[in-house]
Amino acid sequence: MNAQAPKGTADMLPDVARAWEHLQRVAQELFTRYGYEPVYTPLFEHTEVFSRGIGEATDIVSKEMYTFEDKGGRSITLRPEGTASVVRSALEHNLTANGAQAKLYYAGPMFRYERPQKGRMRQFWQIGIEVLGAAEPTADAEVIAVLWGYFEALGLPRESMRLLLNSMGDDACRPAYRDGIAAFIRAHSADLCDECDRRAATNPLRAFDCKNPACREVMAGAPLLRDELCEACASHYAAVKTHLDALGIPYVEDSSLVRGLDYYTRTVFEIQVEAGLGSQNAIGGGGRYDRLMEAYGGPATPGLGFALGFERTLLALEAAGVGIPAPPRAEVYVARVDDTVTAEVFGLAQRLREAGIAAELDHQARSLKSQFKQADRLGARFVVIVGPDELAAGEVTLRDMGTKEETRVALGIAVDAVIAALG
RNA sequence: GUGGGUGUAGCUCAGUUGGUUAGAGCGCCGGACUGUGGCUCCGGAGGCCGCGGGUUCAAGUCCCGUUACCCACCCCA
Repeated sequence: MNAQAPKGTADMLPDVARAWEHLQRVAQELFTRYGYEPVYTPLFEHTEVFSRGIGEATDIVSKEMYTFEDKGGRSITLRPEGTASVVRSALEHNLTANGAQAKLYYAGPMFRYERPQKGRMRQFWQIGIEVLGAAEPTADAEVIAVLWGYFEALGLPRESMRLLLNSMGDDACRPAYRDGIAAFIRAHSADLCDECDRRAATNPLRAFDCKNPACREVMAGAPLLRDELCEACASHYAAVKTHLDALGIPYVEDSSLVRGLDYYTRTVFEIQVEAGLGSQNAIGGGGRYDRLMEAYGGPATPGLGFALGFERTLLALEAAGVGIPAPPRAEVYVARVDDTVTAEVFGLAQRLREAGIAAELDHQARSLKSQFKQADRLGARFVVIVGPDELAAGEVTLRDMGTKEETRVALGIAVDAVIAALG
């Protein structure tokens, strides 16, 4: 058989898995401090959850989903992102009934059928938070502060991060602007690439994203939504910026920041890093989605959140020279001089473990010398040597691997001696 | 979906104009006064040279195909 993991997936071996757990631990600690609670939603949903939530015309829905029919004839899709599921779940369980607010966070794998490249996998992990029921601009600033604070908490220098901010307007001002851009594109179609030309009909705002230099030049002359926001959106956007300023979080307004998911309204943001990511330089992003709950047939409920990618965050940390803490695999190694003392060695290791100490021993009948090498490799600060000589006196030898100092202690109090030695 | 690059020991890579038993470093295992680590020295194990065809007296080296990975476009976290 083929022992390779499927294209776009990767095994997370201990070093990476440890980093994964670290990312989740830091998230848990920080998000909890901001009042967010954990939520786990299914890894797959009815396809409709994504097609209606994210938008039929988006790339994600139109060509990147893992969709299949289950044995009951239902159309099922592996989740390509987290927000749609969380909002669906909040609606199902009435988490925002009677004006209640829900603050949730999640972490787990997402699935998109794309060509893999640096920082882009078919199964990739995201951590995200969602606030449902909060319309005030302080919520926008809080969500952005959590994202920013998370990367800082991991040790990413703030100079290496760039926060992009924009407003996409709402139902009151976006449609008119959208039509205006479509008209603008049609008027300049001769100077734009075919793709952008087509965008006039499908998703005109995406033309701002085009990397084609000619298109960029043309679009630079297009009217900005920022200048055509309705009064409510304009004041909301201004308030968000004021709150960010107060928090001392630096941001860059970028009118070309247009999220590719249909559900976004008003505030959108993204954090990019320059080093380590290749062309996939966004490590986290999100925005407000005030109409999403309604799209599912629920009551009008404002909402917003962000998602960040594990793989990319790790690449960014690596590029910034930030290490992932790796605790020693063993604090104490119990060495066996010969096989007459096996029972005592195994018993002592077990008692150390029960006392809360990371203890390791040999299971391969290795020589004493190689047991020491192993102890060294595992980072053990002490080695307890158990041999016939010691046992004859009812004792064991405790060796400090740093100072090479050896002391004899009674077998009966060996655990206490180790605890005392470890301090 | 489109384009470019690369596939040789566990890892990172060498392999000369095709020529005999395919190499190095790191890692791993063992040894250097028969119960002791990190340094040094010595030794050892480990390779369908991605896979399948072809050219040739001879292919890791050339040609074709295929597959996997990487990178970019695109899109997004």
